[in-house]
Amino acid sequence: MRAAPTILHLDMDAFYASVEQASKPSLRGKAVIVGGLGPRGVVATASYEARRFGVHSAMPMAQARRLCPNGAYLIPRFRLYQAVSEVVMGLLRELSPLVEPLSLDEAFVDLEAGGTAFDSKSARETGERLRADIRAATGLSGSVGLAGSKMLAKVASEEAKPAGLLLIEPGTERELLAPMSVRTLPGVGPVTGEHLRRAGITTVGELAEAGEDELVRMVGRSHGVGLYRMALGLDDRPVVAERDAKSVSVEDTFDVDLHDRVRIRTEVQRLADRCVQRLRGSGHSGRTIVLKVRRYDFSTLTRSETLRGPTDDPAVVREAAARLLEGVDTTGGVRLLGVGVTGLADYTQEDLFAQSMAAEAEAAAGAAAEGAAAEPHGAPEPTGPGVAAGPAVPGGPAEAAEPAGSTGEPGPAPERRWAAGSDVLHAVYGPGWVQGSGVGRVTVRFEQPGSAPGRVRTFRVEDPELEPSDPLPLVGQDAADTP
DNA sequence: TCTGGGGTCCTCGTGCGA
DNA sequence: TCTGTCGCACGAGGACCC
Repeated sequence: MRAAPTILHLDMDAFYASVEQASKPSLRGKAVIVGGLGPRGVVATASYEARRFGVHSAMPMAQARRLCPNGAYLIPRFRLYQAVSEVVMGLLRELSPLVEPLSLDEAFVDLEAGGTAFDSKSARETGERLRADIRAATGLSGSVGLAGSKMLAKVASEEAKPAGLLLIEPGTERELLAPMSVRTLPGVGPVTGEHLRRAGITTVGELAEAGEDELVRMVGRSHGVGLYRMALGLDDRPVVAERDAKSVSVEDTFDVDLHDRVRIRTEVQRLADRCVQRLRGSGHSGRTIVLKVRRYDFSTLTRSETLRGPTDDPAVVREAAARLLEGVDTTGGVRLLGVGVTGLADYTQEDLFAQSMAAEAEAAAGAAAEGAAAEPHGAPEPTGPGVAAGPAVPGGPAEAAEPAGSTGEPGPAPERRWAAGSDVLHAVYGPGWVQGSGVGRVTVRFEQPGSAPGRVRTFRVEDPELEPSDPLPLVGQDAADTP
């Protein structure tokens, strides 16, 4: 095992909620809950102020509102979080070439590989400097864990939260872990935790005492061996800088269950198109098409089909998804539909060749669709009210989707929608954000990251002086170089 | 007014060819 | 020729993570 504690785990504190507080001065020190605002939304992140009311991630939004009725409820703005995340990841890459991002707000860094730390003292100094740099660059706080392995570094950052740093000295691992709950260990969720509890195992120390054979018997070979090693503090997984994606998928939960088979088919087609867009965006093609259906009773089933070769052809994915749907009983209603592609390959000339061969084989069909292989990434076909359409709701697919029961009604111009939390610019009052909207009115708070808490004003939703806008940088230093 | 979305990994059953 | 077995690919489901 590695001697020096030079694996660093960074975990940004309540990331989405903290970004919102940084960008909206009036929310600082207040309960902020970010998540889906629809009837079936769940909490993505709650600020520490909201956590005091018992609100936590993955909780149904309705329950959160009951617990914390005066909190600020906002939709996630992933583009902003992504931008902030890139700044943070950039700071990590200055420490080492071996940076393994786990999500927008979490990453491992191998400090030794970067030559930035070689013992406890230098590791701690590097960690403290990183926390200061992150605060200077973003205004946000992160927690740092330092240890000789990934597992221990992650445990350390969890213990250090919020806004702290913990270094686990080599040799103290087992002693530190022993009294902790088994749920502390990565890979032990509610099911395994309950399984172990029924066997009288609730702490990591008891896990180690149980022995490998017993754990293998209880939770299976792979999991049992891994669990036992972790209980002993052993973990030799390296920090891996680049991991290839293995699948791409999209899914939608509907505000009300769908019963109409025609509508269900239409939604599956739309999801297939969105999935292919993402697939192409990532530079991949894939071989196995997966349909996911969550029924009215929350039971979930998947159906998959493996093609002869990889594809990124929307028509092929649409057809496969439609075939899979035919084998699924949807009576009773469905609450979620999803389409995914796995068995990914890099999008190469070979694939293009395979596709054109397939197209030739199907020439009997007659259609001279020669554009299929070379279709531009733009939007050659109507993809519905999708990603880029609604400027006011970046990253809020559930809100933006508005599935629109029937297809393409002409009707009057649609009323402008203002999602809570989204950025706006008023011709007179300047930048602000939507605090709420309804009955033809939208309420805007005029403030920005560097300003004092701002005033609130209400406008008609169609007020021509009010425009959706891009988020402002959290730290005002480079207002000049934003596009 | 229960339970999102996008992933990874593992296990188990089955069918098939060597 | 029959049977057992091994490895592999595939399909489905489930646990877990952020």
